[in-house]
Amino acid sequence: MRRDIFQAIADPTRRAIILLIAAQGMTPNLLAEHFDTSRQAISKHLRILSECDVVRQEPSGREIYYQLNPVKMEEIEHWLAQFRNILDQRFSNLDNLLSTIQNKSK
Amino acid sequence: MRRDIFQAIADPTRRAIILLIAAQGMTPNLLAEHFDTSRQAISKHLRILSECDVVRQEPSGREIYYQLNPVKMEEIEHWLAQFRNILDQRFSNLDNLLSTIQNKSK
DNA sequence: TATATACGCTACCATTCGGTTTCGCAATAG
DNA sequence: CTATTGCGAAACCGAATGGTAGCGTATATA
Repeated sequence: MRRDIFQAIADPTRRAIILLIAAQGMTPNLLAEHFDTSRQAISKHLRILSECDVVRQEPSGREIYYQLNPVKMEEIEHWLAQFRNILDQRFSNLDNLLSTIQNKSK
Repeated sequence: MRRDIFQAIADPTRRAIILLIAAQGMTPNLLAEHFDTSRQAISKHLRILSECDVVRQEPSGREIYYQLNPVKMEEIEHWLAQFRNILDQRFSNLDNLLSTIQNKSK
């Protein structure tokens, strides 16, 4: 079973859950009110988010508040940074090539 | 069929393909050499990436070079910015709360 | 012209996904 | 104590996923 943040944010419902929980910790029932799907479906998404450690449980009586773990989101930023580095490097190589051509034409 | 960038980057092979193509446009056969999977599997990933407009085809004789469309990647950045905004807002509200408490204690 | 290569497309397969329904358990309310 | 509420877990279903194998076509090469 693949289970990383990229798989966690692949589903639009889970992305919405992340944004909602980022604003404030919420219970599954509270979350389900924001979507036109069942509480169980939301619970399943929360389980996936928990397995990815994107979200943490905080029991309070018979309710469970789900809180965001912002650290996990950095893995996305990390991959994007990798991506941007490659692009930057490519462009700087292009610059080198261009200046080489300029030098030759002199 | 769901088809957006978040679904495109959900698969680790596709993430690797994106990074490889970001560095340099490549043909399916060339790409397949970097993985221990078949050319057909890579072609399928490329089709998904094409449908998401993350990647563009550039025919050259009987070869097809796949080039990256960097613009599409900004959608990820956009969602992350949304996420960061919510977190920032939450913290500034906390600041407001704290200063309110301070004022009351005065 | 005959052959080899690069590729997309379709058919097929096992697995996973997102969802619903049902159930059982613990905590609260009456 | 009994009824209700909040929740996770399991069984099940249709659809999508990632992969393979084989076919057809266009380009390049002998």
